[in-house]
Amino acid sequence: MTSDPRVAAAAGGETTAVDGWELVRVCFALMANMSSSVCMETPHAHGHTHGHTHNYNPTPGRDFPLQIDSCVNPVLDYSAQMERYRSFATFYKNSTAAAAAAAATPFPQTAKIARIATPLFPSARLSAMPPWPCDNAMLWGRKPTAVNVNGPHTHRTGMSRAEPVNMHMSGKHIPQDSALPMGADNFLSPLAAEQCRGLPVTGAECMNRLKCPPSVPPGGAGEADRSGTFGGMPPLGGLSLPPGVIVMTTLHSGAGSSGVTMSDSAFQIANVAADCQHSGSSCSGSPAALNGNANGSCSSGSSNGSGAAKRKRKRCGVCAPCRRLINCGVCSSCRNRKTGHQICKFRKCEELKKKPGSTMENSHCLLCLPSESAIGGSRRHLPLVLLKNPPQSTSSNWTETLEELQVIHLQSTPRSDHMVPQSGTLTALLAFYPFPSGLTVWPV
DNA sequence: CCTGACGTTTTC
DNA sequence: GAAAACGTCAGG
Ligand SMILES: [Zn+2]
Ligand SMILES: [Zn+2]
Repeated sequence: MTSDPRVAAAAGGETTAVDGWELVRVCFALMANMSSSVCMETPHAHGHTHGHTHNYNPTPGRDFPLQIDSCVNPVLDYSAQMERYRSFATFYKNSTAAAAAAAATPFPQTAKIARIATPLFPSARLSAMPPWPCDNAMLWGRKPTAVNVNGPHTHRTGMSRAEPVNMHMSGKHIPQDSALPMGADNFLSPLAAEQCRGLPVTGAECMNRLKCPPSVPPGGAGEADRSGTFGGMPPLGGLSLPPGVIVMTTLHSGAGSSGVTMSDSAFQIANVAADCQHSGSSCSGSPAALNGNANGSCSSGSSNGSGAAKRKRKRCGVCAPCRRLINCGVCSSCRNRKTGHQICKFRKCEELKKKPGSTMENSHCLLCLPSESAIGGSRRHLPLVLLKNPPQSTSSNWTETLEELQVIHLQSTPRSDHMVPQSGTLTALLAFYPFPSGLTVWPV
């Protein structure tokens, strides 16, 4: 309901290139139903925070399924959401203050994908229990050199396919149906076992371990490798985050770093998590499995022994053939439509022409849910919350502005050049799960 | 039920 | 070896 000019301004969609991101994932759960539009909410329009969202269609001629109704879904009680939000905001404030006193470590700028040895949550050192039940965390960051996060597939091609960044708002909302409940009640609730499973953390580290069986089979190579990769990342200077929160901050350091790597790591997160959501209890559909690296991060749970059900690839939707709308009618595929089972040769996606496995779908997308990055999918992404005051260091009292967030539901691929502050200071992103939809948006 | 992605087999 | 044909089946 509000057409807050600020929002409009923020939604202007300007983008600025940034060096990279740092991403922190804490007991990450999946967004079951994020859709792909860009949706912003502003905080100061209590009660009816909805309003202006805009949508855009990156691919002309194609429509993306709905982005309706959710981002600002009245269903969710604003106050309740805000309350929850505040609860951890307060927690932050207090805990970070203490932590800051102890060490004013700058936010790690030399991010490497790292496993956080110590929980991000200050509970350990502050002897205060965090308001949320799960304390495992992962730090993901861009790193200059290749980090083989996921075993074999290190090379993904087409990393940054140029895709238009359209951040305009529309009056539509994102549907919040819910395969996964993500209402207010779930905001800070413990993750379900299924949700935990498949996360790149071992069950032992998850505070939900009672519900979450160890996901690492003894000797599981995938997990082991992954864990090994995450060594030595300082715990965010003592900052802690509630479960399901992703922090993405731009790293201004590495001038020459390649964007590719970060995409990789972020990609991992998003997909691993999303994968779990997708397959419920099994990991059959995981990207890892898709690439032959079958067990990804899922537990032995209910995988159907042999094999990874392969997920069908989807056309990219942006290449020339994909943009073609009509069949030529004369090519062999067209002529043999009934028996050939192939799309018109002139419409065959360039990506799909490549050998399966040679490219990773969504590789360019940081937070896209797996199988949804391509046309035809719902293109749901994790929601992102932009912070005015990024947790650059423990000494910053960034939590005080926790309410000043910009919540964005991306429709397009979130890359590092998205979600960039138009003016200055904004350098962090938070992605929450479940998304506190009552949260208002504060334009940057 | 239809489209079309994909793997295998057959044909050229 | 490349293209076509075909069987299978995921997704919608
Ligand atoms: Zn054709
Ligand atoms: Zn294409």
